[in-house]
Amino acid sequence: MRKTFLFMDTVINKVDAKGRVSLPSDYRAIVKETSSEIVCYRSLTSPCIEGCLEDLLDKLASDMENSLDFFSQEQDDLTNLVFGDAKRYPFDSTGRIMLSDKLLKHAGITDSAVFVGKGRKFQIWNPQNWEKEEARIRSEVLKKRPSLKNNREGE
Amino acid sequence: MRKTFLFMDTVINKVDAKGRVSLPSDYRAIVKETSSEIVCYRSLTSPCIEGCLEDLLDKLASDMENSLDFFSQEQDDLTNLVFGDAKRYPFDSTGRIMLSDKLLKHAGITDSAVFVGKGRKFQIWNPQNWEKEEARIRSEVLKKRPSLKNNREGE
DNA sequence: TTGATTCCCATAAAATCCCATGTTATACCA
DNA sequence: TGGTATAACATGGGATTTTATGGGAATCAA
Repeated sequence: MRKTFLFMDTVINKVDAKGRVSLPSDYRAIVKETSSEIVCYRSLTSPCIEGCLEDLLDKLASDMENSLDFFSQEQDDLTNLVFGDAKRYPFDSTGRIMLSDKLLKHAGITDSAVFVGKGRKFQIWNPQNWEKEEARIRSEVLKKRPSLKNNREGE
Repeated sequence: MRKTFLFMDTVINKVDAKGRVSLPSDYRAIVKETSSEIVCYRSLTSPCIEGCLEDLLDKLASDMENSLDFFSQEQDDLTNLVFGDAKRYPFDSTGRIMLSDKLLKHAGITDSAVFVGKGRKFQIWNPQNWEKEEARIRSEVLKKRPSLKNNREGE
């Protein structure tokens, strides 16, 4: 798997009447190294879509094979859910993918979508939901790292 | 990751009407070893922009993969925070990058920017803010090490 | 046929490239 | 050592390309 290619940044794109969304060009550039499609599935923990290169799921499958006790039964079940739900989404010459109703419904996405980089993965959110989620994460992180909070006082 | 290259020195450059800034040539020389882009993100602790090579974040991504579970909440939060905010900034043949509005706003940068070396990373500040920050850092250091202060008296 | 998906083209905005210029730093020579 | 030629750099502006997005025609499936 390529190492120096990470999904980054947060970009908002429109979902048109046909259900098409432009994949951010940075994301496309990563994918194009190997193919012209990404893999998406419903997040198990959040109301959002997750996406990645097929490579990543392949790595996950290998990890499961090679270290049986590395994953708990619970996580074993979770991976089953992921593989059962995942699907390839090719993008056309203009860089758009067409997300399924199942995914859009799960994320509550209608007319616009936010792409959030996560390194080897990325997520697609309903803009309002992402706004709330981002606020939650920031407060969560500050809670766990009070030293950070202190440094910011006075800004 | 290359070890013998560090971001150093403090240089001030103009930000033009299009939002372009010249990356200090010393910094470019470091990056050019491998690519022609840097990664920038909002500092978590200060009103400034932080920059580094993508290698550094890639290492972080790998560390997270190996130390945390694939599906853990903690990994989700951290990756969202870090990679959701970071972005690649390629520089053109004249060595300029175009910083996003989000970054410029966070650092309060309008028409000029100060690059401050920090070893593996560097920071970009609004000149006035950096002046204050540098003064704060110096007084902080003197407070904690009175012996230094005594030695320097008379200079 | 009907509904949906894919392909292709058009357009406006934004990002990028390229050339020109003044300035600073470096190299060279007397 | 001083002074000049040369190269490297920062910066401005215009031209070109990329990107996101809309809409229509062609293709496919039920």
